[in-house]
Amino acid sequence: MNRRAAPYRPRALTPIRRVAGLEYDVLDDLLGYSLRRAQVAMFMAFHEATRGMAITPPRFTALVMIGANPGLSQTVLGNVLGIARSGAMLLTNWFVAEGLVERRHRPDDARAWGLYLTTQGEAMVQRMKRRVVAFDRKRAAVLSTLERRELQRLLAKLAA
Amino acid sequence: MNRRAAPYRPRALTPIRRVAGLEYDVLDDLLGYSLRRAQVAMFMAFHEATRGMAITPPRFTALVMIGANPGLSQTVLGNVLGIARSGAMLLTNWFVAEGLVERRHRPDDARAWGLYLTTQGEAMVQRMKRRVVAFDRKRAAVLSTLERRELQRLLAKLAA
DNA sequence: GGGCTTTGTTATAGACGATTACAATTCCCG
DNA sequence: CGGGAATTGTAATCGTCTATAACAAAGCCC
Repeated sequence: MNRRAAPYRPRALTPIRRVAGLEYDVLDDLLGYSLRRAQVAMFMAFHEATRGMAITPPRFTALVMIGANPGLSQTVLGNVLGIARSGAMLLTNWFVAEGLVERRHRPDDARAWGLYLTTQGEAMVQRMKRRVVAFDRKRAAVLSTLERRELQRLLAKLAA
Repeated sequence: MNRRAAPYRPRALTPIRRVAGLEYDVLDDLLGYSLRRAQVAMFMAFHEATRGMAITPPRFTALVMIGANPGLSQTVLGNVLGIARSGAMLLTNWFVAEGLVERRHRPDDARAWGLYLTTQGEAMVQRMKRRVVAFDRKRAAVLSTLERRELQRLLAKLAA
């Protein structure tokens, strides 16, 4: 089959600093910009939580989704992540090379693979989930529980 | 000076579809994931607003910031965007090649450039701002005015 | 004046994603 | 039921964006 797995080191990122004394003009009024800033902040939390593991947000999402939906196909995985099939395949290749995921043939459709976590993958995902959730909560602690819930509600409404 | 400007076509993007019937596990509880989804939704609005112009969010931010802070240096621009100096320079090269921005020597520091919008750049930014704000508002219209303000507040708190 | 820092630049490399084309399989309709 | 259309995974290639490292010129500071 000769699949290549990408080499893979998640990229470091420069934080977005709010530079004092600068005029931000309409940017402060744009919901899109506010979202971007907040999202970067939460990404820093994610980055901390997964330090040492070679994990990025898409990889995390993929592993969680495979774990929660055993037998997922690569095409659906691509849809979930918002990437093309070819990208979902490269991602899967890496998981397989790392021993986290395995492809199994599906009885119902010989074209598609079913994706499943390995035992090792299962353990890894459990550990990751605990850490990511913990750091997410910790970062979100600047909000009260009520505020956090309200924020979640508004975000869901916006994304619908 | 022999500066190269990148060729430049902003990339198309596959939307993140919420796939019905799939289990999303902890993802639905993570503020980071909710933010990401909402941000992608707003990005679609941005994309629509800037259709036909070769504009991406970082480019938009850069032009607005240069417009609002004439004489900005490339280093500061990089900080604002959260990218390295070298990237700020490539970005600026493109602006200059497009005739939107010009570099002027600064009397106070012969190392740094001061960045300024050209007349054409000024017009372009005004047009862009109107469109982007309009589409941002339109997309945000699923929220009431009160909700929108509350969301902005919570996001700011989170990003601080 | 001399070391350290800052700014812009150049070169290079890597991560990530899109696009296109292809083969195998499945679906669908006439 | 048979053949064209659609779907799935794969491969190859390209483009965009970013970082990193090294350098020269200019400024800073003691």
